Amino acid sequence: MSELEAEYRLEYFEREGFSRRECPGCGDFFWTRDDERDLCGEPPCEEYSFLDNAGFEEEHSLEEMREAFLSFFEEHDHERIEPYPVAANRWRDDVLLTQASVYDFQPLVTSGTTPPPANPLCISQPCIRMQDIDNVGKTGRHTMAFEMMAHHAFNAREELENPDQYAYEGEVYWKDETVEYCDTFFEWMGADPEEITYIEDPWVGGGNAGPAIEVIFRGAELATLVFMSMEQDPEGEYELKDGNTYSKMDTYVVDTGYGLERWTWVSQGTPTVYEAIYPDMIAFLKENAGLEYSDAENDLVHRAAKRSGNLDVDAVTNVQSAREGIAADLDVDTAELTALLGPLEDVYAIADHCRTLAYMFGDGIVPSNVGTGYLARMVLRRTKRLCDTVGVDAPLDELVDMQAERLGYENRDTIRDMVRTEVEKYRETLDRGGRRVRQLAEEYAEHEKSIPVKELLELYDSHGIQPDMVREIAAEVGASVAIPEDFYRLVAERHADEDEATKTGDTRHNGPLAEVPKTDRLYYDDPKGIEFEAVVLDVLERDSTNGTGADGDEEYYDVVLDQTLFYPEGGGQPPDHGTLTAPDGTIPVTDVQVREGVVYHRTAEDPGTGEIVRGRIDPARRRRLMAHHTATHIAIHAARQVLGEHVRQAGAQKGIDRSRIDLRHYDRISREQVKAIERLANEIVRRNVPVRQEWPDRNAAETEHGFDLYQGGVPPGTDIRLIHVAEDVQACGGTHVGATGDVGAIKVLNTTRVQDGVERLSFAAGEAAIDATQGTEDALYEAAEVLGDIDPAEVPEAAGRFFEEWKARGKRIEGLNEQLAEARVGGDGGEEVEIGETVAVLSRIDSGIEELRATANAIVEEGEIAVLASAAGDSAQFVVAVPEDVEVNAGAVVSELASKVGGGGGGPPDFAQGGGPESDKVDDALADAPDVLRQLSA
RNA sequence: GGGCUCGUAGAUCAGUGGUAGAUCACUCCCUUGGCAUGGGAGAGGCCCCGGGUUCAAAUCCCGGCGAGUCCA
Repeated sequence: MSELEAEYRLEYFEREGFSRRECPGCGDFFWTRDDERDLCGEPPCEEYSFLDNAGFEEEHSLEEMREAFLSFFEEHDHERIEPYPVAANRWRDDVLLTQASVYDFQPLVTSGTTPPPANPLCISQPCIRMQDIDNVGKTGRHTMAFEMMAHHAFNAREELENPDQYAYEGEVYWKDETVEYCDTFFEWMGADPEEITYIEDPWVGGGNAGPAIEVIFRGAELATLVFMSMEQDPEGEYELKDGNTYSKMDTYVVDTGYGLERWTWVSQGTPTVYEAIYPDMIAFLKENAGLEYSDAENDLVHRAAKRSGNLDVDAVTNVQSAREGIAADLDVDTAELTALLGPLEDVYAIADHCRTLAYMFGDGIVPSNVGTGYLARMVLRRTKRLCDTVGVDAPLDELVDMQAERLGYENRDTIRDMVRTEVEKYRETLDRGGRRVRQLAEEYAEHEKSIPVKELLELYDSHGIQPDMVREIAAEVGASVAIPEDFYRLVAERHADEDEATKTGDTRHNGPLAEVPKTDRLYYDDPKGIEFEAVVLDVLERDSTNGTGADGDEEYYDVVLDQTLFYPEGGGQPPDHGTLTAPDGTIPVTDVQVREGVVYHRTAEDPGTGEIVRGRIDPARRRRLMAHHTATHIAIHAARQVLGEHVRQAGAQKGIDRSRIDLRHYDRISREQVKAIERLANEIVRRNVPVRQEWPDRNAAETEHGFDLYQGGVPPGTDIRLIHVAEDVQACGGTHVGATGDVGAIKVLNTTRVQDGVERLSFAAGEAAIDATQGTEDALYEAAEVLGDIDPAEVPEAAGRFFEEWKARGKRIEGLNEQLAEARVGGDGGEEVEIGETVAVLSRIDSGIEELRATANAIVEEGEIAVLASAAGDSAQFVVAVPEDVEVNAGAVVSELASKVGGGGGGPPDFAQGGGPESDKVDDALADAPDVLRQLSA
């Protein structure tokens, strides 16, 4: 079966007397020392055999186990490195959460672009796997949060022509040593080597592949040893299980994974993994929820837990049927077993989810409706529901804090604050949802219909209301509801046609590239320089036909120089503009881009390849950009001081007149906070501290400053550029002023919520700050002038007074209208015509519709029909009102009259209005009114 | 990043193109020794903002702002 059979014939296996066998249960090949062994050892071929029968010499807690692993590998020449955040999107954009230790090194290290922090290294990396969420608590072995202990080695082929192209050289160790380390570690822990099996299980994922080995001990998969060494290649010689062909890579990586929780569990032999890893928290939760068990019940729970662990739950999608199976095995009633196990499973899940939340919030994830923030929100809400179901009444922020404390996070106050805010938001959503469902349910109950699936879908999709909640509330008001089995599939269907709108992407500058050396960039060493000389290495002609014309048919040139002071667009900073002066004349540069280290200057003319040109950048534009860029760093720093250390940049755009930064924060930024940020930022400006740049080794920089360096993304390479602005340090490629005083001033213009959990702070720096301030002042002065040339400081008060007065006048006009209307009825305000037994008053009152209506009402009060017309304004208006017991349809009358002025109208039979554009025909229409009335009353 | 839903009195919400409503809260009066309560009257609305369609827009269309929610 294994295409890579030869890859597994290790010297180590040979030397240690292993033999290769085929498992009669699953057909997999495996290696063992035990001559008697037939089966591979992995469920479902075999059952767990460590429960109540711990597999190692000593019991270990989670912390002890982690320390045992790391110190073992340290003693064996590995360097221990600190774990990365669980929010993997902080250094890569293809995934949201860290799901394995190797994620830390993808893609820059595994591809050989960037050196690893140590080689070889060992680590215990916190991971979160959302896909296991439904199994947590139920199977006894799934956790959403876990630590993957690992030892990694990064190798490059030794026979390469150009070994310099990779950030590491030669082979550290490969398959034999890896298996030996693993084997030795087992022995060191006190495991019986005869019980270990190594199953051949080639690994494929994310375009890479390689041989891999699952390490099984007493029925549990305790480690996976992956030998990442191939990449997808249509010409490749290896065809693997995904049907694609692969070939060997120049770099090859030892990627191992040892589940910390599993190892801890096996060392203790408890019925479930949860009891091994969270004994304190589970005890607390049981107590808090008032769960107590008799000895007999405890015994049953114990036996059931063992069965759950033995089940191959991955294949069992229906928990109910799984439980029936267990109940039958234990010879108890399914319902009884459910009642007994349900609360326990919830408690297990709560403990696990709280750890997940502690990781997420501790690593700076902010709840949101997008990205990792959304995942955190989902987990939090689910956890809250579990707490409510099982009757845990301790506040959620306290539960999360228990885990945060255990995990050693320092930002525990912020974490609690975020959890509290989120719980409150959830409560509001539930309140809102509850009201909505109740109303809907009452409506359907009244008509004795059941709530249709369409409503359920809308309630969930648009309002976040779980179908279960609908059923509960519906039951209260006596409405029926049928929840389809495939509810969530139907939800997915609603979203099915969304993917069509895929983005077109930036097509700029992806024409052919110049084959020249990387451009020497002078602006780092000479940030104030505005003039330079350079040689034109190449000129590429661009137009829309070769895919480079973002601006339609425009033709232009991309000029490549040997060196440049022009800053190309990057890191949210727009490009410099300026000129190139060749012997033939001066050419404006309107855009500057960089690709693969080569800077392209866009011009309208060809300066001529080989010419020496004089470049000059627009100093005013550059000065403003530099001020804004430095101001951005200052603003982020100030925002973190005011709002908290969790604040992180979610995007930024620098500009000439204003810049903006998007900040992750769990609440709206108040006016007071804006002021505090502004004050703090300007304080840094006034201190006039130098802005320093340095190019340290990236791993040294990370060790010293942590991941907060990468506010604007992770740059590749061995050395990275750091910018120090006062106490703030960021990895940054942009241009900066020499000292903070050069920024001049920072003015926050406004804040907007760009997503839930992301606040956009717009601000202006330097000259632009003055411009902006003057702009708002102008607006204020103008308003003061309009309000009667008052003191600008009195604008708010005056505006308030005017507004109140305006409202009062509106009311007064309304009242006067009514009086006027009554007065009109008393006077000889119009022509009176008899229509049957009723009198109709016909009158032209050239005024607003409000007045017409009031008058009509007054006439109707007298028991008469009102037909009122107006030609005030640009159009003709009619109002017709009819007393209650008179058989005339006002709507029909208005419709007829309005048609005579080229319009239309209508309304209820007792009161209608209409009109038309031909206002000069109003009198004619009114003259015809008696006939119309007679006709329509007949 | 995308989809969907919602912005109307202090609060909760009705109002599907034709005179802006209900309930609670609020003010006053009556009932009562007082309270719970009951009866009556009243006040309170740039119907989120800006355009468009229309004789007429809270209502339909477009844009913006604000809020909620689901998915990746």
